[in-house]
Amino acid sequence: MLDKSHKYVTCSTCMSRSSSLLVGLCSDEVSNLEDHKSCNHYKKNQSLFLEGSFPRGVFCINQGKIKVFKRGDEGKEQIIHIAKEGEMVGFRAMFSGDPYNVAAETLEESNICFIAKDDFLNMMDTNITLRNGIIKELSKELSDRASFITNMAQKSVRERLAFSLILLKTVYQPEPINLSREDMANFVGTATETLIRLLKDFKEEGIIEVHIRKLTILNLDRLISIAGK
Amino acid sequence: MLDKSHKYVTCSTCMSRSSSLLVGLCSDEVSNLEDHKSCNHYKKNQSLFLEGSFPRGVFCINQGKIKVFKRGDEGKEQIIHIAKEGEMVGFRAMFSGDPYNVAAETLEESNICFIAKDDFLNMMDTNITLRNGIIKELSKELSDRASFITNMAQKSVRERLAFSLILLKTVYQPEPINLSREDMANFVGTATETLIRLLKDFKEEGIIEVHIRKLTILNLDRLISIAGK
DNA sequence: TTGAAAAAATGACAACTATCAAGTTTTTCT
DNA sequence: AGAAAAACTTGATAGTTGTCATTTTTTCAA
Repeated sequence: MLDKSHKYVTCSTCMSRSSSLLVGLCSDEVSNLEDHKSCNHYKKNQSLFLEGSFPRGVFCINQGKIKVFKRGDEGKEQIIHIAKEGEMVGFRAMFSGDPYNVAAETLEESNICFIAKDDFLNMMDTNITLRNGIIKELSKELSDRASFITNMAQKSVRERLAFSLILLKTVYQPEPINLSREDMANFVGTATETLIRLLKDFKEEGIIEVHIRKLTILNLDRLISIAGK
Repeated sequence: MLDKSHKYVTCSTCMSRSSSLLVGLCSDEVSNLEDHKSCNHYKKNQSLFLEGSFPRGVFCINQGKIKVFKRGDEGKEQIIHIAKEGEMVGFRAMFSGDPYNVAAETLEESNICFIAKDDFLNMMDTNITLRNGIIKELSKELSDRASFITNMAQKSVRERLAFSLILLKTVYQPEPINLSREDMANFVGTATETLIRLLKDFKEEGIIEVHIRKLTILNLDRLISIAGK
């Protein structure tokens, strides 16, 4: 399933880098990066960093999916974002000097490289493209989160589920969505039982199809109309 | 009430700048800024920018309060942030190249300066302190919004109201909180009627005091314990 | 100052959603 | 492979919260 499990990924040949913020590096920078970064294999449900700890660098996802989440008062997770191949995780808190406000954990077996804080900040100082890319990325996420907040406040769980499934489709494609019911509930922002009931409704309405735990969207248009704008 | 109504504010003497991201400018930069920026007086409920429009620059609040909000499907506003003196508004979308995802409107009479996009970006290119300040600010807000999302998903309206009142206190102090019930509901993320009922509860519990529309917090500790962590 | 409009407040009610409890299926580990 | 644990599913129920209708208070401008 994950054929690169034990391979050490080099930045120059990394397919994920070509769709990442690090696409604009020159060959000198790439080779410098290769000298300094490390590369690790993670099993499912392994932690990248914890809420409250201090950032020591940036995680580059070469392969796999990561949930970024925050725990509420009673310990329940709220998933803020699900990151996939090509995305970088954990750089936000590095700039603010504060400890992480969120935690990150693998959702499946993953290959993830690590770039130390100083190396990354140096790169950002010298590479304008990278710097602008980061600023742009931060702004985009800010915008996404404004929408997230509004959806949370104003949409019903059914609408949010439709919305979430559309998002999850883009994260998992071309594979079916493969997420535990609990994680899915924590992404939608509802109780696991409620999520399961609503999935059942969608099944009965012919909108989705589920095999064991893998979920396929059959009628995307319908989902879009349920989700609202 | 607002004695500077018609005065043109100069950056060199602007009290709000001293607590803003622009505090680190050298005197050359300040005088350059003064040559290029404009300064306007806004009445209550005037729009700074609309969702969907393209950013042309940055708004610097010299005096007054601004709500930053997004409209949901049915047109109901969700207030994402309330900005006050010293804060800058509208720079996020400038970096992403996208249209505004949120709108901004004055909550009271305000003095607000405007710095054109190019002037601001030039300043950011040359001034490292400013640039780092912006990146830090973006990261901080990202972190705030992760908490906001989690609160929305997991806290009851009563808890969110307590949480919101604590925030609003810091925005309005030393004045009492002065916000319409509808705006307050749109900040908490609830129906206006529900908000009014919960305010009544807080009044009866001796936690707050209301005169006409102005709200004073009598028992902050209690609010903190209701809001949860 | 006064009347109209907007905002705030109250009541009644329905419904969405969380919680608790119990059963079933799937996964994991030896 | 088989047992134990974890994940998933279903049912029953209660409470929070939104909606609609109506009244009261406040604001604003003629």
